[in-house]
Amino acid sequence: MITNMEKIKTLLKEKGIKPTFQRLKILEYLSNNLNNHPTVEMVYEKLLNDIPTLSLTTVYNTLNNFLEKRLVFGVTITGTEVRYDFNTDYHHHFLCKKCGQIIDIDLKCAYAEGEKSIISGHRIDEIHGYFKGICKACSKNVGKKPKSRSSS
Amino acid sequence: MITNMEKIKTLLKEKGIKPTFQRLKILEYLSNNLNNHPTVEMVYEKLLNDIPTLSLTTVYNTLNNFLEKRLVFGVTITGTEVRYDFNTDYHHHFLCKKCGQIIDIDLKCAYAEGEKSIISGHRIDEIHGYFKGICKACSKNVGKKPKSRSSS
DNA sequence: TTCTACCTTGTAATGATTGTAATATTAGAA
DNA sequence: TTCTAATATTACAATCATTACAAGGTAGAA
Ligand SMILES: [Mn+2]
Ligand SMILES: [Mn+2]
Ligand SMILES: [Zn+2]
Ligand SMILES: [Zn+2]
Repeated sequence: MITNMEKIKTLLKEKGIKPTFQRLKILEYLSNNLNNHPTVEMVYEKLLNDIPTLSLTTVYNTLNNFLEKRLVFGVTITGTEVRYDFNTDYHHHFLCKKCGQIIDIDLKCAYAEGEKSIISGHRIDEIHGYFKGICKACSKNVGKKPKSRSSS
Repeated sequence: MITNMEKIKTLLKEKGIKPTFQRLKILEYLSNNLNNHPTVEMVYEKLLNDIPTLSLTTVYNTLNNFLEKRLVFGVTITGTEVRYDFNTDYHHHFLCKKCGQIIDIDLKCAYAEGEKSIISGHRIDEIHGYFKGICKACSKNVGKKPKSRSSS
């Protein structure tokens, strides 16, 4: 992914953010993990391999910087920590209460698609649609215990 | 609100929760603060007047109990703490980034109204619609700063 | 090179929430 | 009523994500 790195660098410059090594690697990681919706800790742990001197504070500072510049989107569906999303197009999220997976959801709805920028007189800057329940895969496995004498 | 207290007691019994004094007062407080969306701390501080021995742990335990029994709804729009909502009908929330107020939002949309219990094969148990921006009142006051012409 | 602005880092502090163990209250049996 | 087991409340410690702070590092302008 060498060409990709150039795109990442351009993205940072466009937002007026100095493309330091740490910032490049963090944004690259997010761009390669679109459906993980990683936590700060996940970003930190993974990048420690490439950057052994990396500080957790830097990851926090950098991600907050990205959030302010709207380079990434913060997903707070779990309620306990921020998950980061490189995909800033309007889309929503589903959290499986069983396996913890966060899945992208695309809805056909004027509000969901962010077409309304004013609601009841309030100026809307961000829309978060959070759905919680049991995912498709976990639903199928109801009652299926590890061993099991499965299917016909 | 003496008659109201009987309704509160009935609500608890219906959910199989023993109507202890603490629980009654906590649920009563929430029912009287439908548009505050109070924090644990707010509930605790306010009730300390009536119950000087009240423990913060009890407030946490009780509210978690109410959440499990779906007697109240947890709103995590701020990302830093849970706000409690006695109103469990499907409705959504707006957070003003300037004044911090949380305002109820009613949308006309199949998803927003919770009519779809399955989306993309996932079973939906909870829907949270969070809108963030600048509220009507704060929008009007743009530029109307007391004295100074401060920066950001 | 030297200066200056900005980055990165390590560590301490904060704040919301949970865990734990002791004490108190309650409902039901005797 | 009295006793007893189950449940509730309390005080306090621990956890975890996040922020604050202070010190050292880096790159480019002059
Ligand atoms: Mn996403
Ligand atoms: Mn509400
Ligand atoms: Zn699942
Ligand atoms: Zn406002």
